[in-house]
Amino acid sequence: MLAATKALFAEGRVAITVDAISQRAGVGAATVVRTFGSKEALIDAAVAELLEPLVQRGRDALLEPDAEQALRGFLVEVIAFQSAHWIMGERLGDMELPSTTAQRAALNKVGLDLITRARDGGAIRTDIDATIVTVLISEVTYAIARSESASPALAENYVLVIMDGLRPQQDRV
Amino acid sequence: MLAATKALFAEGRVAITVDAISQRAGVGAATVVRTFGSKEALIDAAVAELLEPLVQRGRDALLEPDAEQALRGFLVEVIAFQSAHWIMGERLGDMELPSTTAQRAALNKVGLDLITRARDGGAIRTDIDATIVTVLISEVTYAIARSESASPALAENYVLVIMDGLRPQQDRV
Amino acid sequence: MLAATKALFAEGRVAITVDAISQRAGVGAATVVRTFGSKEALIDAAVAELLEPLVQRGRDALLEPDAEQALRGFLVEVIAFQSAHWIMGERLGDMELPSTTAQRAALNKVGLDLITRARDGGAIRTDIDATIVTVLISEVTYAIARSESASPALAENYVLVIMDGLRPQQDRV
Amino acid sequence: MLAATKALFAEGRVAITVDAISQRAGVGAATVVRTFGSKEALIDAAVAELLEPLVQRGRDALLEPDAEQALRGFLVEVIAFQSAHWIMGERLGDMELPSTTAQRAALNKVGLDLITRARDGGAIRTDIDATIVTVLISEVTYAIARSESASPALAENYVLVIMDGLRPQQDRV
DNA sequence: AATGAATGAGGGTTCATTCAT
DNA sequence: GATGAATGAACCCTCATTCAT
Repeated sequence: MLAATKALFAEGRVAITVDAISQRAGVGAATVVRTFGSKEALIDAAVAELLEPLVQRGRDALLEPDAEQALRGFLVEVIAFQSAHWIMGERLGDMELPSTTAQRAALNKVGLDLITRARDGGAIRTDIDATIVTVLISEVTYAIARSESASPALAENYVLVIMDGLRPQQDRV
Repeated sequence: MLAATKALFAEGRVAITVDAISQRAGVGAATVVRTFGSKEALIDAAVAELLEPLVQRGRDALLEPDAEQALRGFLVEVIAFQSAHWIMGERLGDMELPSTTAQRAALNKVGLDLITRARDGGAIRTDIDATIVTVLISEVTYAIARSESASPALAENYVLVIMDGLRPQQDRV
Repeated sequence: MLAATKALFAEGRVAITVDAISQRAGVGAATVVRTFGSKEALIDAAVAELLEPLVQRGRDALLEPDAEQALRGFLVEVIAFQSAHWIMGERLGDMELPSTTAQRAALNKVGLDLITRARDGGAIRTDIDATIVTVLISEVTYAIARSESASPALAENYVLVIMDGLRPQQDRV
Repeated sequence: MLAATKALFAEGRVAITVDAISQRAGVGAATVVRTFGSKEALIDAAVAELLEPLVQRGRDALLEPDAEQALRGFLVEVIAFQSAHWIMGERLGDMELPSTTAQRAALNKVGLDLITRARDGGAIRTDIDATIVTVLISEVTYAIARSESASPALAENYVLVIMDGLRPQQDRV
């Protein structure tokens, strides 16, 4: 049921209706609403669950010794996730999703921590606001998934550019 | 009518309904459908018109002498546009939009041309696929607009990072 | 449409659904909602329209010379109405009906005016609160309609008792 | 369970659902339906139980020496009951309630007996049909409970008027 | 015997589209 | 040619009832 919803998101299904979810889950439509109280609550729970391992991944990255490498790996992970779930960005516009919002905040926080740590370690330039990470970890890669030439390599190239751009400028000639 | 639709997108209105458009345009709802054949056709035309000046901006940039500066300016422009029209990314998911698709292709092409010219001029690294520009000029900045700390400075910082990341690596120590 | 709703009330139909109304009115169900904004608004308008002639009847009664006779005639009218529309009392419980509420207030007011005038003229006892009329003109006759022995005569007998009971006690031996 | 249903009626709860009843009774929702066969059967049993003491009260009144006083006391009791359970009148419309119907008949009968006895004793006028009592003891006081100026005094005033109206006309000047 | 979980039928509402005027 | 009015399809949601546990 939560799994069904997550699957629909992962498959990029555009019509995330209660009927679609219930049919996928093999249950009645009313069960979905009754179990979670409303469609919004179900979506909220499903998306929050989807984001959870990503947040965990970020926290694990904070424990890795190489701060720059940790940040890079995290960004690749985030982008891969976004590529696989870009439909989310299209269907969550006008919903109230407290759990998802909280999870997003957690994701932003761990991203900030990662970039801050990398900056403190001298791997990241200090002349730009660290909140740039908000952009980097959010729906940033929407286009990657939609692009006709979408590929994992593209995502990795993107991170490569980002990381090189984030390096301190005194590294340059 | 097209202007009304564009205005609704620019204002970030969530409910882009035929009624909302017709009311804004000061015409009957039926006129909208009859004139364009369907809501999709209207949206298609409006979005294509919205993208058109952006494509033109890219073509102008191709005529500027400094290739790197031209690319940078173009990216800033694109991001500013996306920030102002992020709602588009949320409401166009399941529609068939041929004109928009064509305009997007044109935007991608001019972006590719810009990055290729900058690369040929030695301002851009050659070790990554130029199609990365697809990512850079597309819905990349969705998060900038939605971010609580959204600001023009954030967008410019993003471009700064991108551009620095795009520089040839031999520039580095 | 309003007429259809009023007809359903008059017929004592228990299921006052949008579908029933629309079918009765010979229009689509969506038309009902669109025209009035919501089912509640339609019910509100219909009930208010139903009460309106009753209020007017009361105002006319205020102009009649014989105050006691005027009150008596009004009560009979009210009871006849209630008998014919008792279903209203069952289906309006949890709705917000501003127009209906206003109309009910007007009905109470004109009832109060009638009883006050009759009292000032000496036809009605002064030892009881005039607000008793609220009871007399409201859903008072619900039972008359439901009673197996329901008849117009029963209603008139009821008014007879009420009016005699309302007479000043000094009339008695 | 029956007590829970009665409590909900007494509290004027608008949503008399099976879930509400079962939760109040501390049992599963399925138990309610299985025990009574259907929601209707439960409501029927509960309402019949609610009416039972009222019928008993009427039978006791038949044993009181003063017929007029007995009728008056009974009417007050009935009205107090109706005031406390007016919600019943709104939620029982389309149900088949055999026990309740029987209990209502019993209530009508005892009411008729009371008024007949009072009439035979000369305390009540003979020029009107005794079935008027059906009106007097039924949902007559729905409005009392709903009226903004609802008060026990209002109910008592109502009975006062009724009883005075019921007196033989030869008592009058 | 009791129940949590499931559900089908039915409710009100929205909206892109059609059509008579 | 333009439109207000109408509508069917689809949506989310409620609730009395059923059934495997």
